[in-house]
Amino acid sequence: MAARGTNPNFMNGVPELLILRLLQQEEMYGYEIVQAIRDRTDAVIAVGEGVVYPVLHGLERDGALKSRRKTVNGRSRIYYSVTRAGSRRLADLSKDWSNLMGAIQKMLTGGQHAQVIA
Amino acid sequence: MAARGTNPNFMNGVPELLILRLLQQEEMYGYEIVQAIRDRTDAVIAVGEGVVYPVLHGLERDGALKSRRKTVNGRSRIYYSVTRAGSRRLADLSKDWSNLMGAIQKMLTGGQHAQVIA
DNA sequence: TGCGATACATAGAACCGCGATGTATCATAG
DNA sequence: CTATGATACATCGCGGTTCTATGTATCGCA
Repeated sequence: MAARGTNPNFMNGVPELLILRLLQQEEMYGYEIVQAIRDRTDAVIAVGEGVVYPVLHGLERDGALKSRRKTVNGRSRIYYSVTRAGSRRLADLSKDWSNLMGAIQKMLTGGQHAQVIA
Repeated sequence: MAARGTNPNFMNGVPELLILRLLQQEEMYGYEIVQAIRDRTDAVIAVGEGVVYPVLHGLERDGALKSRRKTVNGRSRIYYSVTRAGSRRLADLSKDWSNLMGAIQKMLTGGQHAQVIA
């Protein structure tokens, strides 16, 4: 889906990260994901359907997700869940994010020069 | 430089954030910034000159930075420092980043549903 | 019957970071 | 003394991602 270089291509893939995380916790469908992200972040993050669906399709194409149709209350939904490959992908992305966050945090809170204490 | 919407367009502007932060601490020149970011983040983040210089130019154009030429050891450098407007900009970006980080962290570490404890 | 919410989907535009490339000077190694 | 690498600036085009807008269709409710 993306070619990551030294940096995790800078900070892209946050929607992907959040979506994988949600789906790892429980099976969900696209429209639900859009609202879940909005709700659980108190609207700090709000991704549209135009963001979520393409990511979903891409992840399934890459074998990170698997889907199944299900009709609930006369509404046809496509539920997605994480495959083993998807789980690995989530782990990698989480690690990248963690590193990145740590690095930025160090720069934002660090004093004049971030010198090695040891 | 960018039109921010509901999300800070998503997570872009990290180089801008880091550059403003560095320059708020001390006057620096472009080439130095490239290395400072690489060094102080233990190479977790590595932005090239092709990233730094355009950001520098943009910020100066927006009045967030001011520059002065200075020749050191027979080398001509352009030192940048933060203006009052730049300081405000840094404060805003820092806040945005903080919110975003908090939101993502909540999603990554939160249990099934992130419910309000209070 | 009409509007809003639900549910999927795609396309075009905008944007940003990245690598490549170019110029020029200095120090140092060979 | 010459060549290479580090210093220092600058710009351009590619690629990839997110965003907004738009489209279709169904359901429930007023």
